[in-house]
Amino acid sequence: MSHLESVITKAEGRCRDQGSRLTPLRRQVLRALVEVSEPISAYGLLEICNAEREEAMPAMSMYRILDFLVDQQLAHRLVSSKKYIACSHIDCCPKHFQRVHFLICDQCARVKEVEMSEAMMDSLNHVAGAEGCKLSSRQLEFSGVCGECR
Amino acid sequence: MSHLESVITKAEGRCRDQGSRLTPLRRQVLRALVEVSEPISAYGLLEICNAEREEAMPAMSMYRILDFLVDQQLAHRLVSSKKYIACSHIDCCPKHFQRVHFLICDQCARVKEVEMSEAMMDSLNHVAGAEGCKLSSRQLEFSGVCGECR
DNA sequence: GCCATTAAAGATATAATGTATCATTAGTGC
DNA sequence: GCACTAATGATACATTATATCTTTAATGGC
Repeated sequence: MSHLESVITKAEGRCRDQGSRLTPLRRQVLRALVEVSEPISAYGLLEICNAEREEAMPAMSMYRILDFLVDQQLAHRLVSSKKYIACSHIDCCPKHFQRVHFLICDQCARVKEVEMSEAMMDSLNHVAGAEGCKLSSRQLEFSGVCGECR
Repeated sequence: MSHLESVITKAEGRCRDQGSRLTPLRRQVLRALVEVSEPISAYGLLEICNAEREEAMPAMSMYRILDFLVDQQLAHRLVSSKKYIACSHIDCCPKHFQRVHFLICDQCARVKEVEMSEAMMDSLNHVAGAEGCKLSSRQLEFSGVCGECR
């Protein structure tokens, strides 16, 4: 079973478990997103998907579907670049989804998901707490230069 | 000397030191940004500034000026909300500009600038380093709920 | 002061991203 | 099959941002 197949199957199961459905349209978008494998804009993905379709779907649908995928933790939205990327942990255990953060390469734009240690999150919470703030950020984006680009 | 006056004067000096100029237009924008004191969009600020002017300036100019102010570290661009805010350290020592991060309230949208400890930055660098990545992020945005909103 | 050079601002057009709203279609449970 | 809800289609538009070319203003050398 190819990686792609396995991801889609897992995603399907995960949706079912959450009482939602991975419809054909959503499946197409997720599949395309996984295949692209690098961050892509909503309109970029729309173009790819529409090239495969007889009837073009409107941008609105793409945004709705991306929202859905992000909700289901099948995809991430990178706020710094306004792009989307498939979650790299779809086909493994779901424990990863709690403290996922991103290293985004300034040069090649590729993204690596990293997990923050409990200790690190504690100290971030401490810094915020000192200002009276209760953190809710689930996702931080760090920019830098990746190993390959150096 | 009011806070506003003092900020503008300091900003003027800082620009001169860097070999750039705080022109009347730039000064107007900075002044408005400081007065607003909460995050505001480029177009929002444009509206405020244009209300004070005889000749409206185009959006392009606003974006150029905001870029300039961010460059000079007189303002910050909040990427998560696509808004701009005056730097809260314009009129104090410039050492603050290195490790400034933001706590953004989910509810009232107000922003607090916080400094990350050396130790914290070290461990962030360590996490990134383990992935081969050399961090360059100067600015992280954390969301949460601020003290007043709780 | 005058001129050449560079920096800033104006003007205009348009690209890219994202949302509101209402109509239609497809699935689900009874 | 029917009523109800979820998903999608269609359309319009709002918001954010940039490209490009022109004009104006400041600065330094003489």
